Amino acid sequence: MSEAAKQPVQRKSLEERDRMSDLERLRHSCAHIMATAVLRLWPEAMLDIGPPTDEGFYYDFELPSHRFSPDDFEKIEAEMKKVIKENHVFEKQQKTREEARAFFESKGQKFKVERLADIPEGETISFFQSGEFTDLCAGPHVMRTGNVKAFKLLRVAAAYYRGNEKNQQLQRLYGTAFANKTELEEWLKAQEEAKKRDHRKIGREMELFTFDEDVGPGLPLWMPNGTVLIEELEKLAKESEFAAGYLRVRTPHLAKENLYLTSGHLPHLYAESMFPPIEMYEDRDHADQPKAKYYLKAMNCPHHHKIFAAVPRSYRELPLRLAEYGTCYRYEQSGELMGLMRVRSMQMNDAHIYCGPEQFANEFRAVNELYLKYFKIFGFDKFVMRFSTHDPSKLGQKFVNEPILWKQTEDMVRRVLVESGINFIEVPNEAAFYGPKIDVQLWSVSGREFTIATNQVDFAVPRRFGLVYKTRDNTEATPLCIHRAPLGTHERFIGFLIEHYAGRFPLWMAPEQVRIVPINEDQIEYGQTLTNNLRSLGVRAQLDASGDKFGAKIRNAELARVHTVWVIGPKEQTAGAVAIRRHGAGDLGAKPIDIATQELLEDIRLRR
RNA sequence: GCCAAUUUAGCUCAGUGGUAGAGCAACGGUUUUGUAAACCGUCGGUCGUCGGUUCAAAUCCGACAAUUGGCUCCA
Repeated sequence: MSEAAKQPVQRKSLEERDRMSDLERLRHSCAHIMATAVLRLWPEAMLDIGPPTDEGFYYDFELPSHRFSPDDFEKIEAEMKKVIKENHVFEKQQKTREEARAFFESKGQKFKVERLADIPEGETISFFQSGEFTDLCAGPHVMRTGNVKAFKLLRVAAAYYRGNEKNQQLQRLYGTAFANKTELEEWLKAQEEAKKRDHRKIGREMELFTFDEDVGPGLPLWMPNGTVLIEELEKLAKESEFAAGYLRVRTPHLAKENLYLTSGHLPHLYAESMFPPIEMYEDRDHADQPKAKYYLKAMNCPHHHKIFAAVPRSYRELPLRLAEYGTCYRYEQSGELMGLMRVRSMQMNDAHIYCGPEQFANEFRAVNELYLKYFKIFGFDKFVMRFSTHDPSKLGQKFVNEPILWKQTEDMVRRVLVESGINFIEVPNEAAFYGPKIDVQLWSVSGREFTIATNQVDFAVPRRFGLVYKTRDNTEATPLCIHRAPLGTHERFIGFLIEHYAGRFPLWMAPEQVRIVPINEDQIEYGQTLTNNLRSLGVRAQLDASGDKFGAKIRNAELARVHTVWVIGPKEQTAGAVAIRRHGAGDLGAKPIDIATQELLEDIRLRR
């Protein structure tokens, strides 16, 4: 689902409405048609709103007497077709506020009455009527219901009134509409194609990861092939971070309650997102003592802060960059779990950079460059950087009360972003409690938006932990902290990589880099020698010594998405060569073994 | 957590009241093959779990679990 559909719907200005595309117009009109049909079938339905989305449209209903299910689609669609065939004109009307209220009150449409109040004083209150259906609506619409040529209902979902969990749930019907049947069918086909790239499907096919009911929901088990991906990513991260002056640390998976009381995550802020504590007597012989509470860590920062605090720090040590691929556990709500994209145990490409204010801009710039370096390696081009800032009116509530630091750091971050020419959008009021942040947003093949990486400034928690360093003039100062995770978590990042590459990983990451396929039995021994040589050079090579027919071996290698196949027959053996075949690219001809090997090693070294 | 749907062999799926089936995979044998499927045979399921209705349940009902699509939330 698109971001537009996920966000609580903002009222569009009249100018924005004028710019509404033909497709949005069509879809919005189709939403009216759907509401018309629903009211014919269930006259007692209460209507909320029905806007267009990136994918189609929806309409929210309150209908306690009936639960919508996909079985209703046929009936509703049939009724919609009737409305379309009746070819009603979408007729714009204006009412005064009082007339509008009276109109909806007479029909008992309570949500519409409430929505009326959202329209600013002075703005025209417009209605659209098509047939017997009249809706509060600023438009625009297509001319007639008959203009809707191709539509389909997609799914039924619950949605909280005004997007607020505390409000009642309404029933939402999603649908889509296109200019013609061909475009609708193409879109449906594209949806089917996208499903083939779904990381859950490819993960099963390639034996990358699995979930098991006995282990628990959201707790992935990494199989050997998936573990290769993890270890290659970690190699990349460790090399890059080492070169950038990071120091590696390691911290336990749990900690006592007090750590999170200090950080402020407990007792309230983050308690719901953490697994409930393990409670135990520190001394089994003294059960009269209070029990100690241990929490699985949901983030690594507090542990890293304690490492900072472990020895007296000097300005000479700053910036101090502590890095760890830390494993965290978050008790995500069961309905939010989704394959590898949303899990309960995750390994984070985490690091905390402690620095002085004069070092901040450089550190922040270097972190950004690291992001861009990674995204270039993976060929990510459709990401959006979201710069979340604070709302000064909420200082001391939603945001830590440090007006000067907020302004300073936000200005610095903005300057770095502008100077480095990064495309970013600024989102007010979305910052973390302790500072501004940058999230990198990507879309999964199913169209869902996720944060793939994050980069946050923290000027509150170091103070809570009493972190200080000695400055040049022998005073004590609290460091700023940059919290960064450019490769996000293994789980989500690899989920994206699987979909991004559709399982066809570049050589350096490929779980099986080379498969050696002998044409007949006589080459098996030779193939074994080649395999052993490659493995001694660190190449993930396998020999296909099966009794399959040659064509079947090729097919199996293709289906397994093996990156490179070396075919060896009598000709190659005699010539000291291999015939190279690349996944998806077919037969690339023969090369001498030395050259073929060198090329492999070079591509791996350069992460191609 | 909430709403809806789904759950049958390792995978993809048939089977809507009369005690389970296909293709692929796996395993055994025969075959030794030049760039996407050789042939024969064998194994494999208390139909998600527990309970209920019934002479009889994969099939009907209920609870629970997991998964999926949304909502809320988030790396």
